[in-house]
Amino acid sequence: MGRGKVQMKRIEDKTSRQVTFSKRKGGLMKKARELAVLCDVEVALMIFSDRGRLYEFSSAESIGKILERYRIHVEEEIAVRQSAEKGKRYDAGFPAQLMDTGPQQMIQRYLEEQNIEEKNMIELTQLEKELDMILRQTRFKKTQLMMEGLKALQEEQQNLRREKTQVEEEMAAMRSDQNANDHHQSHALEQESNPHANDYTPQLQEAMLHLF
Amino acid sequence: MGRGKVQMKRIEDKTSRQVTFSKRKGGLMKKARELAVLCDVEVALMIFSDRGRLYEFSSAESIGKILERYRIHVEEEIAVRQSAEKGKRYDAGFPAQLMDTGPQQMIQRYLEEQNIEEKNMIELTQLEKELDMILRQTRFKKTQLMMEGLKALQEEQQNLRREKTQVEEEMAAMRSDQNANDHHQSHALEQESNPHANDYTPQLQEAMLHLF
DNA sequence: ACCTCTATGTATAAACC
DNA sequence: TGGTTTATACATAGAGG
Repeated sequence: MGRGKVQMKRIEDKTSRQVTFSKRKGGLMKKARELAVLCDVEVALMIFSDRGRLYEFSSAESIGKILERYRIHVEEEIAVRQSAEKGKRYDAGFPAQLMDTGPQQMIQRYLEEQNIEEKNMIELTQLEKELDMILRQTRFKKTQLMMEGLKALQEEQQNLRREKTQVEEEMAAMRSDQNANDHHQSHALEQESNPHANDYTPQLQEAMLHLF
Repeated sequence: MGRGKVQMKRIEDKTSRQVTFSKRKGGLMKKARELAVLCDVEVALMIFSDRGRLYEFSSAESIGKILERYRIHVEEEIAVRQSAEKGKRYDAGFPAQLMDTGPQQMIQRYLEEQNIEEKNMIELTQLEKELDMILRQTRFKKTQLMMEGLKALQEEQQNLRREKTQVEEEMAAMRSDQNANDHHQSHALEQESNPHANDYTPQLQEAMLHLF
């Protein structure tokens, strides 16, 4: 476009590169907006100029929302791919993985026959149900896993507390045994590191249960 | 461009909207690529079709890098704004978008007007979108919450370990001080309650990161 | 639904200010 | 550096297969 045909390579002249950048940036933004409006889709565009300045366009109120959506999208894909390719390790030393094979197979099949467009209403409804089921299962497993992790952590913490108390008692006994003898540095350590720590996790757990 | 001038509003005819989408998506991608190459800048473009499919272009090897860069950029801006304003509390590192009042209000409204039966297709689709958005946000928040909880637990646990070690050392010192004097019940307690405990939580965290 | 064709609207390179 | 002009390349709407 313009007087001359353009080579698809970096413009070496700094000035005209800058000029072109400015012009084309505007054009791109405009077209992005048009696509979003005309076709009623979400579009996000971000451009970092070589001097680090950011230019962005987003059809949603905040580009953050689209990024969030993107993040989730990608994460879901990664999750699917990971569980699809032979439950990659992340089980090592883990509470019973509850990983039955059913869902993966379904997802696999689903991903393979990607021609969703060609399904009819009934088939789509069926597919929707299946996917919904898988999603529920996945979410449930995730929650379960996290809960187990939290519980394990809590138990270990209780053990630690118990042991600590024991040691302290032992020490106290020792001290009173020799109390007339000499007096060491008896600076306390009596204070709990966090007095509400015991309450924290149950609260968290409960809150999370109510979240879903 | 084309036979007729185009109105800047949603194309109502579904077929031509779809066709336009396909054409313009290609054009936009091409122009994004051109901008990136010609002007030697980083460009990221993502498009969500109304059926949830994602189309993306990125000049960097991974769009993730650009997202990372974007995140940092935004965080810096927020930091700047925070120190500029009266530290409005964006909840440290949390995307501000999740903090809007929207979801609860929407759910409230939704629950109040329960006569779903009387909604038409368009309204229902809109509702579906909104609910989907809320669901995503909720899931994200839940994960975040759990991660924070785990982190807190881990930190506390480290504190406990540290304190325990301290007490034990103190005790050892005491013991050697009076060693000729008398011998108490010096049964060990030396064994770690769980030798792999230190490794456990990082593993858990990592696993969970991969889960989503 | 997808390709081709083509008339026409747009974007923009280069030139000038 | 930034706006205006102009010639030209490009993108694409609409039609037809």
